Amino acid sequence: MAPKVLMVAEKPSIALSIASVLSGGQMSTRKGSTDVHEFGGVFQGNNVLFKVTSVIGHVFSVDFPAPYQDWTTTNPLDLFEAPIRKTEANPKAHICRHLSQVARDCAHMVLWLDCDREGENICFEVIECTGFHTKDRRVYRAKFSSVTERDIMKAMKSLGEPNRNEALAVDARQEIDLKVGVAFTRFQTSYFNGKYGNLDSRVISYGPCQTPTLGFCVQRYLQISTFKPEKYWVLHPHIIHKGYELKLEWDRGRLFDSDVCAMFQKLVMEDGVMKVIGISEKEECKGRPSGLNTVNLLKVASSALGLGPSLAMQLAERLYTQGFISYPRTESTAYPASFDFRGTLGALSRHPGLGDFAQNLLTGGFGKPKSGTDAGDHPPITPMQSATEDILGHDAWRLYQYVCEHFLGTLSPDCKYRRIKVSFSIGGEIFHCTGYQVIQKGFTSIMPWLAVTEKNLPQFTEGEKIEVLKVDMDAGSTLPPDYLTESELISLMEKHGIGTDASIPVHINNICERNYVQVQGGRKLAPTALGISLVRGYQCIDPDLCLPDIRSFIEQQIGLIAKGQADHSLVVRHAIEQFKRKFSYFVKQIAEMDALFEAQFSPLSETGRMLSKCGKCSRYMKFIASQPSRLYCGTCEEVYYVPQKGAIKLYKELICPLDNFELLLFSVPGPEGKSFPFCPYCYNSPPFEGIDTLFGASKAGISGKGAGMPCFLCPHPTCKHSMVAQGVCACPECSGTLVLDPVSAPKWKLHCNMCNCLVFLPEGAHRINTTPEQCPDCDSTIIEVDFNKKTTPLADGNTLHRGCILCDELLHSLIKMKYGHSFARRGRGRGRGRGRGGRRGRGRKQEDPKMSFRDF
DNA sequence: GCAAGGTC
Repeated sequence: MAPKVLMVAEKPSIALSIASVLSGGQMSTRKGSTDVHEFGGVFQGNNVLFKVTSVIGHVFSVDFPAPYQDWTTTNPLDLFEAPIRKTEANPKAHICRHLSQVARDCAHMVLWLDCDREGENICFEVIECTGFHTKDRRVYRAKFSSVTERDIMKAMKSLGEPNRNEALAVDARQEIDLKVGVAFTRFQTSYFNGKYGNLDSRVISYGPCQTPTLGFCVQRYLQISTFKPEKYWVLHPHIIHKGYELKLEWDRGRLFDSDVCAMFQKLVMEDGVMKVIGISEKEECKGRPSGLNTVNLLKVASSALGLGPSLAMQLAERLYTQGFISYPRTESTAYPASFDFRGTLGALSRHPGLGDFAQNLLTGGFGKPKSGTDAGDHPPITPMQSATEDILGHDAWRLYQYVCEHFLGTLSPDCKYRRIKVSFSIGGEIFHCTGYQVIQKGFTSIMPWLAVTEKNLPQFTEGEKIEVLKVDMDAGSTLPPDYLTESELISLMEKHGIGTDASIPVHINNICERNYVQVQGGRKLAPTALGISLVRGYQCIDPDLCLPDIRSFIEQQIGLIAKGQADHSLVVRHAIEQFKRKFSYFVKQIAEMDALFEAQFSPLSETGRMLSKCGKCSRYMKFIASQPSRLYCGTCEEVYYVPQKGAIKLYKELICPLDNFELLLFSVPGPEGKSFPFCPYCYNSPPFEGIDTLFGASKAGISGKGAGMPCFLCPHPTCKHSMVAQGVCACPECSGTLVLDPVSAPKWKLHCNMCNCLVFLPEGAHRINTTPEQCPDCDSTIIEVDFNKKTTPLADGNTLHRGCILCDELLHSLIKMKYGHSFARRGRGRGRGRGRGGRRGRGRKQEDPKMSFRDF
């Protein structure tokens, strides 16, 4: 049998392109975590079977081991020395398993990851997963600058080896970013959220990219707030010449002394006659754009289309996967030599609005685009096919339109215009006026917002004398700059190397979501009191922390590793040591930042309203509604987080039997909302070991301390609010349990404690409750329904009915299911509780055919 | 509940 060669690309689309080129389209494709394309071919003179597959970006990401995940027991300072481990970046995709399976029978491997540092790092992740460590199975690295037939073939002929130093540089960056970011974030969050009640952000985060990003916004804010306006005066003579009334500009510009300006005005008025002293005419050129890269797309999206970077990227991503535009994440503005301009123009000639323009370029000929820069990643962003607004939807359409217009602009001529400047002398002062005549619109006819505005001037001749109509002395005042626009921020980030094309939108999103800045009209970024206090605090304690240099420092350090000039572990140790020192100093000086917070925010003790009793001291605790909502016990000085994004109220003054805290009720409004009781103490410190790993509490719609334990996850055997008591039957969709929502009357429902499966019970019942009994057939909890007298379905006007919702025909006929669809498909082998140390709820016997939910 | 970087 022919030996097999495995090829791995960074994303499925590249794997497909490579396989298509190398197989000439003759390949078979099978599904897996990612597709695997197979075909025969020749590799190093031998007949082989090629298998081409891909990862989906990084396979692994770094994190701290479990003991360091606990905020309360880990000192952030210890994180700098903590070990780190790699976990699968996307566990559900099972990429590692996929790679190991595909690689099993392969003799060689060729790595087609993107040709940048991250790609080099992913190479070694792939080697790790495939077990291609041994010398007898060789690993090759393909170096390609575009996914074109020519480049792919060229790369195949000059295979090299993956560069370990470049990969190690990325490992170093990951470790430094993780340790620095997490240590500062945990410290700040615990310190400030444990002290103030109205900070309005769940996390007071720090990061070497997000914080300098915020720094830019606050810097501009500080310029504005310290700005002192100055009065100025300026002279504007008016003349009428050959029927044109013209307002002339003063060569002196603005004067900051009104007396001096008035003196000049007097001089000019006394003279009264302008003499034309010079006429210059110059042909000028406004250059057509070069190819569109991500950063420029994001800037235009924000400044001209009003679409934020995050949304713009989502739209672009969708346009890309639907085949309307090319890959939207690229730094390059230069088209590859092989770019098929005619093909793209041909596709665009069917475009409803731009088709004629494209057609004209095709038939009338088009120029060579500007050279631009080739970052060696992907070609510039271009349209791939024609579309209509109906297909794309409004915002995606506007973004797509811009991509089309920009593309057509790059193939159009430059804009040429004539600039005419006429200078005048009067009373010893020089004034001028400027006219513009467009000679050739060029690309501005397809990008009209960049057009040169024409301004006609009458004919002047040198030496000509013209009477002055009037001389205005206009007063004005210097203006502060405006808030930083998103577009300006993107430019600054790019200039200082903060983030990448893919991560810039994420960082901007972060500082908005954490409530450090707010986006105003015109997509201007106004820092909040929180954002300002943070940056001013850093500026007091250690200005480096919010300057872009912090990123450059890391980049420079890991650059040494990439170039093989320094040892990975020495560099990491050195950088971590430096940051650890900065961290210790920051902690020591936190009072300086705190002074700024004290002036802006209210302490916990003054915030919130009394809500429920603490189980430790029996005093009332305060509920702080602002994000992150939490309870504060003033006596114990303890903070208890509660589920977020819903209403919190006292639950019938019931008490948790485990710790004596009063139970609270969390509810999300709406017909599909759910409500559930929880104990503040259990929610923050689940008393049963492993509860946070067993159940995806976050998936159950509880954010905040995602690992919390509401009563519906509690295995308490006798408490009537626990899952054991309120659980009705196994979830048909997942391994969770359907629990009764105790306050859902009159639209009674069950909801799953793990997924979003909902089951609506008979409507309009007075009362529905669980009973301690179980169904003899299926082990589900028997429920008791007290129907409404008027609408009861029972004979003789009876209202009380007990039964199993699965086996009792009446009850079963009255229930409806939502968000459950795949029960017929799924095996039922994972009834909750089995093999997990005891029963955690009610369920049905596996072999019973009635257990199927397919009748729902 | 944390970073930044890939990609979906």
